[in-house]
Amino acid sequence: MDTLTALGKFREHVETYVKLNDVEWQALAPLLEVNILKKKKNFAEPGKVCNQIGLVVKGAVRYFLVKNGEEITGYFSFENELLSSYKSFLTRQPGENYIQALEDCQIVTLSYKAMQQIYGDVLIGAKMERFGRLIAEHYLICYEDRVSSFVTQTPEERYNKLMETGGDILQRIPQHYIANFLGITPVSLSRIRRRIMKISA
Amino acid sequence: MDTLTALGKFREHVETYVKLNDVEWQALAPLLEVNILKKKKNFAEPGKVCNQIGLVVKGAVRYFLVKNGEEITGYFSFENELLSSYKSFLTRQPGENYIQALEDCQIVTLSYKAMQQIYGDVLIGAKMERFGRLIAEHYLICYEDRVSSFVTQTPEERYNKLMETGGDILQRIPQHYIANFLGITPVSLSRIRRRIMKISA
DNA sequence: AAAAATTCTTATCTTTTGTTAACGTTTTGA
DNA sequence: TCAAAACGTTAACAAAAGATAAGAATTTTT
Repeated sequence: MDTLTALGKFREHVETYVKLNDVEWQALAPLLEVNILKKKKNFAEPGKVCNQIGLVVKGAVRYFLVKNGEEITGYFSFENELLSSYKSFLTRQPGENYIQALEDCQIVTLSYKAMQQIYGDVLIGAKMERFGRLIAEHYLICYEDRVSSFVTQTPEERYNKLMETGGDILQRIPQHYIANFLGITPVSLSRIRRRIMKISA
Repeated sequence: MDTLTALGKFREHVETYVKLNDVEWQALAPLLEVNILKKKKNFAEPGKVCNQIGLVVKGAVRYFLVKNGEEITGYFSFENELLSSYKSFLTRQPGENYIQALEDCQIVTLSYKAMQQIYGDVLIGAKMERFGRLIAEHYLICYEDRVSSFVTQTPEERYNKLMETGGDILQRIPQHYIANFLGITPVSLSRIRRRIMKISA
């Protein structure tokens, strides 16, 4: 995908939250970068401050951390979704997890420095401040739902829900990552799948 | 606590995120209300849109929903913490959970209407927009950590963590609510506690 | 093309959790 | 104050999940 199209995707994404006129977009666009992240390469690493927020324009990434020598996957981002070690990005403290490309990715990034600069911009600051609020609110709701699913649902119910609403996650992502995402082991997910197969058969 | 002191608590809370001068505070204060919420009374209910965000000035509340005829507790708010069915508040859709006073509470509230009005205010709008962003970011980080705890920790590890960092939660909140909060049954939590007792004895 | 690594399933065994019920204690409310 | 409700622990059993290992199928790498 060429740079201009990629930037356009970023504009589209911003505009799902706040409308921009062309002048405002001209103020924002120069601060963006379009990057390639090859499969297995890291966008963020534990111990390092995450200095970018990004929009996945093409590809998919996986969030994970290493515990007892094992990788535990907590999240994914796909096309037209933001990615960032957001806590690290916001707090300016070293992050705890990797963000790694599952496929070759194209990512439009905005640096923390540019983000702060733009919050203070007379022309577009207020709108970006609102954008910042709305994306935080958006992801807050996502996390709220996810916490609720852990408290109120069994692993099997969570998996069923993911089949209904997860889009192409189940096709694109290796199953043992999905298991982590659901808070269970890969072996356990395999058993759940078998239980479901038997019931529906 | 008298009204003025309660309002002062609200100002203090806002000022942990953005500083306000007296003029700005005079624009904000008239939009606030100080309410009493008696024990067992609901601040929010499923099926109703949550029209207020509130600051707990005194007391504590519990978030729960009813599933299969049973109450499942997902969260709490204590003194100097915000409370709201935030998803419902933001999306203007009916909420799914109760927010109920665990003790007699004093709560400073700000309505959705007032919040939108203040976002558009020339004098203080930009600052409140930033406040809205920062609290969303703050709670986003809280939820992110909580999701992470479900994915990477066992119930026993979550309980140990809560003992270390949970402040007076364990003293103030009935244990079966804590169990829900940790994503397990009350019986299971009782067993975990016994295991820990034996080990440390 | 062959070797290595990854992925998923299945089996076995152990541990943990869920479920239900009983019991004593404490708290609540009429 | 007295009965009812709520709370925490324990027990017994069933269900589910974790740990480990083996094996087949697929994908990746060399």
